[in-house]
Amino acid sequence: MGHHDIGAALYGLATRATRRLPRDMSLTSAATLATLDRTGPRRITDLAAVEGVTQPAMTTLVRVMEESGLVERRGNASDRRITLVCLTEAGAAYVRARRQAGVDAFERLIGRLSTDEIDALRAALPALDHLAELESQDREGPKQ
Amino acid sequence: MGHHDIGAALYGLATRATRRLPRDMSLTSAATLATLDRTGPRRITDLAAVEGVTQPAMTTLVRVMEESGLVERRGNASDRRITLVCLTEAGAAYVRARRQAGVDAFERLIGRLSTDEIDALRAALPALDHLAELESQDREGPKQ
DNA sequence: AAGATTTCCATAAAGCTTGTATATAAATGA
DNA sequence: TCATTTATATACAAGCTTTATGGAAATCTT
Repeated sequence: MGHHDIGAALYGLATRATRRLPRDMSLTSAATLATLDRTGPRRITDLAAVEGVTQPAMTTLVRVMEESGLVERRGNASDRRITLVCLTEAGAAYVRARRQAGVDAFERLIGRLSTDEIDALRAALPALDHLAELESQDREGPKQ
Repeated sequence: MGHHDIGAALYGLATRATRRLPRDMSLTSAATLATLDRTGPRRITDLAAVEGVTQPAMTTLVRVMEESGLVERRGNASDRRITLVCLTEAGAAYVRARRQAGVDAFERLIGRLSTDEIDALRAALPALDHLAELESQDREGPKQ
């Protein structure tokens, strides 16, 4: 308790940043590609749970991304019910490009801050990374 | 240039945070309500430009939010083409509740950081607020 | 001041995304 | 073997957004 001001600042920044993201793909699709990039091939049901959508929604989404050449499906010999979803090279390239665009946008804003402000942000870098890690854990941990 | 690490941390945090937002309303609707709360009544076309959607999309969205009692339409005596969209008390309450939930989620994560990390974040608070302000300016300035 | 142009909003039709309900195939357990 | 559970797919409906277009009001031009 008592970190309301910091929480408010981060929430405001995050919600505003969201509205600048490219609209060429749903946020769920982009997040799914990023998850595949970070953690490797996953099952459909797994991905649905991590991204917080239903399994049919993820099935449709994977089908569209497969048709776009961003992911591939692979069967599983030991359990033939399973479809493993794998990022293709094109998919990995898309993830990199989208991430780069988002990071660049932030960099441009940071460049307009004062030196002191930038120093303060840099000093807070471990905290920001730790927060991101905690976010991920909360979402990917409570599965399986 | 050269603030890539900070930009990457903020981008990662923002994209992850986005996936935790309530799904009871579209991100565009929620952002529109927040904009009305921050800046007061606005025209439809104005809102569409600020939120980065087309005017017909905003018209539909405003109609739905009006039916839900979150906003009101008001005519304009001096220019009868214009529809001013105003937040109702219920709309303002929704904005507050949604914001509170988002801030609380961040607060819980912050509570799991070390004392040093929290101190660093607090020292970076002016920078974070300034960044949020710059984001808003970029989106609301290039209109009119 | 009339007519043309522009501005502002609404409507219509279509596409994409997501959800609920359900079906099918494979694995597991009795 | 048969029942149950698990993993994915399909069908259908609902919501959001886009493009194209229409109508009303304001502004500009002469």
